[in-house]
Amino acid sequence: MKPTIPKTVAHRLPLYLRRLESLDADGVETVSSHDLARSLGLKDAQVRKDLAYFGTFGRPGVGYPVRELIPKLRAILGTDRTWRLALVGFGNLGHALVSYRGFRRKAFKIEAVFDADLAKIGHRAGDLVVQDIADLVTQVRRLQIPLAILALPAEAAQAAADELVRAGVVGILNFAPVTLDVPAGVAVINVDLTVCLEELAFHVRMARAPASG
Amino acid sequence: MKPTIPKTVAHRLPLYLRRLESLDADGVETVSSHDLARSLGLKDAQVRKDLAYFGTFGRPGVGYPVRELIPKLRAILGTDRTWRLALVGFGNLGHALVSYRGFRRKAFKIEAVFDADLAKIGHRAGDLVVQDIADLVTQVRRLQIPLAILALPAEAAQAAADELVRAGVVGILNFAPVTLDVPAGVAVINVDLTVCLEELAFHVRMARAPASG
DNA sequence: CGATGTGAAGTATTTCACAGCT
DNA sequence: AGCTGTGAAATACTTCACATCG
Repeated sequence: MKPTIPKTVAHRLPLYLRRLESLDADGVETVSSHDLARSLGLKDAQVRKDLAYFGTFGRPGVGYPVRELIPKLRAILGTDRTWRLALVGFGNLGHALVSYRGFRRKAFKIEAVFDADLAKIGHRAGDLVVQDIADLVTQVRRLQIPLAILALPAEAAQAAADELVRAGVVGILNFAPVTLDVPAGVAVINVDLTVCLEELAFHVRMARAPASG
Repeated sequence: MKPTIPKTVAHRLPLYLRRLESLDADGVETVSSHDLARSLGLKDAQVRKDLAYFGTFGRPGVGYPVRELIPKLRAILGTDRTWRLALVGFGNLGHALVSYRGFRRKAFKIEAVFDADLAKIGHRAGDLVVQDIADLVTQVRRLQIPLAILALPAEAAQAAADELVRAGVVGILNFAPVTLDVPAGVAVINVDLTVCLEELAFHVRMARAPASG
């Protein structure tokens, strides 16, 4: 009944949600797979197929009901509840993340901040206080925090990831420029800014010299 | 002779480079596709095939020469020269990006910073000064800046992207939570922190309830 | 021998195209 | 008439497996 869901849909579902929320804010009541696809640079059949993995949401001849589909997508993504986060690393990026207003609809909330730098421990981070990374395991376990954002230098990242796993974290958003080694059952999403820029440079270079090496 | 390069290798090449640089720093002289793959969670044949799109770099029975492969990968990615960047948006994230030390080997260098907020214009951003976004087109065109980082709120992002394109920018790293509409020939890499967290939540949810909806 | 480079085989994902609902 | 949901076809990507080289 459920064919296995392609890994790529996990990335597109949030884009559908983002676009639907924008359409809803503009008062749009219904959207066709064709229009939704075009606004995201996709093909209509892909949108229909992606959504169809999870249920029947559209009406032939009409399209998808924007307002109704939003909570359904949230439920699919698991963002119909609040996910508490631990932030590990309070450098420039960590600082920006604490103040980031974009964690949509409060589905994500940073509940603890850690750093190894003694100069930072005890300082305010939004309405939190930066804690010693040595207390990470106890604190994260005590608060039962399920997700973490890792914003540490490369050298410190794997050790911190190990501790997060020991503390019971099941998902890590990793900004450190290393590939983390974690046990099966722990999800990792990697965001390396340099990797992104290198990828961009590569695409630009390809666009200008498609054939040569 | 050149079969078309899968889109996915554009993402893996920077990971190979990152790992090779780390191995080089540790004094490792040679690495096999098997070891390189395992450290990145890939299969050995994939590493070999990816690299083989661009040349013959390995030696049978030995592996890949770490020190020699690094500059070759840089040339492939186009990071054997410095890419100048414009940063558009000097909020929390923009601030972090200016101070980010991870733009490897200085292949990426922010050369101009823009914001629409009058309160920010004229302030120091690293060793630069925040300029009025109204001057974006003239300044970016004058300095011939090829790449941009867009770190603006969703509402302002498309308009800024249009101006960047008008100014001659050919690649955009987009942190704004919208899908940009740009002409063919302009590359875009998207990084939406909320999308990343939603993707993470989805994976965690799947891992715990693989079959149900 | 151990490890590469690579056709061929195997999967996964996307796109087509159309029956059927509104 | 317009648009969904979906098998079937097409394409893209990954993995296998092996001849070949150092």
